[in-house]
Amino acid sequence: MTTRRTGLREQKKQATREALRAAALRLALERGPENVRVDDIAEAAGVSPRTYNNYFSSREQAIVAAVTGEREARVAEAVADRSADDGLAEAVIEAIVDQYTATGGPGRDALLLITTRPALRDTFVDAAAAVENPLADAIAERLGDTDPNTARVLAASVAAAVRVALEQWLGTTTEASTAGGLVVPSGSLPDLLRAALAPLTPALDAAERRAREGNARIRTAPPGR
Amino acid sequence: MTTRRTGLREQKKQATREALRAAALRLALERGPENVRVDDIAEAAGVSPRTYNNYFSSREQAIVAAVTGEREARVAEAVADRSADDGLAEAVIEAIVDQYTATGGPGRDALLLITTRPALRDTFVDAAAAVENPLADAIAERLGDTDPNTARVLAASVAAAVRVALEQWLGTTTEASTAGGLVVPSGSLPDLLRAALAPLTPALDAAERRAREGNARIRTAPPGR
DNA sequence: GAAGAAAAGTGCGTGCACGCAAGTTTGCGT
DNA sequence: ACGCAAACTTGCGTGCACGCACTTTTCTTC
Repeated sequence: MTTRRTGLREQKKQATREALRAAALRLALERGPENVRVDDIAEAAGVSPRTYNNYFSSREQAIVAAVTGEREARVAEAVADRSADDGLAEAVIEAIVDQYTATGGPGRDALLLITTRPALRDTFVDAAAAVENPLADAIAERLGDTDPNTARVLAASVAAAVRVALEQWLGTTTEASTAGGLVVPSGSLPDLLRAALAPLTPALDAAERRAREGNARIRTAPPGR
Repeated sequence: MTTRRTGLREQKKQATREALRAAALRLALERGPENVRVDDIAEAAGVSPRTYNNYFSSREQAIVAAVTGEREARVAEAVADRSADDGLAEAVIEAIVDQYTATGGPGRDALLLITTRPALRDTFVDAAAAVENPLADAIAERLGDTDPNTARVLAASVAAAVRVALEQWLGTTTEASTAGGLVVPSGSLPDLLRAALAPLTPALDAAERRAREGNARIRTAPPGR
């Protein structure tokens, strides 16, 4: 009942997905992303080109996925784990910071490659949006079943904040970098993430408080009046 | 100093952009979006196909843009106008609701068309992201120059909330519609928008309060300690 | 364990996005 | 007024995303 739908099917699927990721990253590092055609990736992974984009809907996705991995799921998991002890805001922030600082292991040079080419930067930033659904589930569970929409909105906001932090980190301010005045050049990613997420703390905490009151009112006693 | 960079140039640009929008919408309504090729739109607007996607990067964008118009800019403007009287959260929410309820005039049937075809629905929802930049500027101005990042994050969160509301409105819950249990089928768009934006109220108000304190501390008197 | 259903992989064709390198229009300086 | 520079447009070529129909593989059921 874990995650497998039928067993061998899912296994093979993940295998080819992983093969495509690996092949895409390897070829991109060898020749540079510009000189990698979809057919090459497919051939290197031993599948048809048509199969390739049954898995990825853009060439960049495959390369970026090799680095981002299953980060989204791990963020949600981390939130669920922390959920008992401290506040929702803190749990979410720390979970995200943890998962984004643990990026290093496999590909330092891969990250360099991604941050260099604009196309890859963009899809790397967009990949952050993938946390929304798992995170929404995690938050919803923590808030109880009261209003799942709040959880969705909060998760979406968190994802948006992460995107902003990544854009700043990569200097993709969309022409604003020279406009106003002094902007901190880069800063460390963890700091940027915390700074971007900080403004959402009131919303997260307020939602948690409302949820607690709502649950308490339901579970323990009817309202005073 | 208004918006024109050089005068005649910009004028012509907006003209062809508008021509493309109109042509795209008209053809889509006549034949259905499936039977409209990019070449047709370009021809109808009297420009080269290549020029067409100097303006729009996907066929759907042109059609959707004919309906969404310049909504983003108007939202930002509305926020700026309201900014004096009431709270930031209220100003933002009302500005958005206003602009999204004022959609009706030109194309009732166009909206029907958009909400029907999945591809158009998606780009319609994505179009909401365009409010982020103008809204960020508007919020930043209202918060004073303290930390423009907060403004960006808040604007991005608002955009995300709007997206969630639109997804719900269109029933694009990504397979979740049948999962949990009873979900409100549609509801009125204004209500959905307010509901989606409500969880962000604490964050908006907190940012405004912080900004006021910060500005007061700077403008009137040095801090007590 | 064999037949049938479901799902993943494949080949093909079509329309499209976009880089590049012209050609053409607009605006500005003198 | 004239010519130069920048902006916009255009044609062309290349890869690519994706729908569709079909084959192959895996799962289920009797």
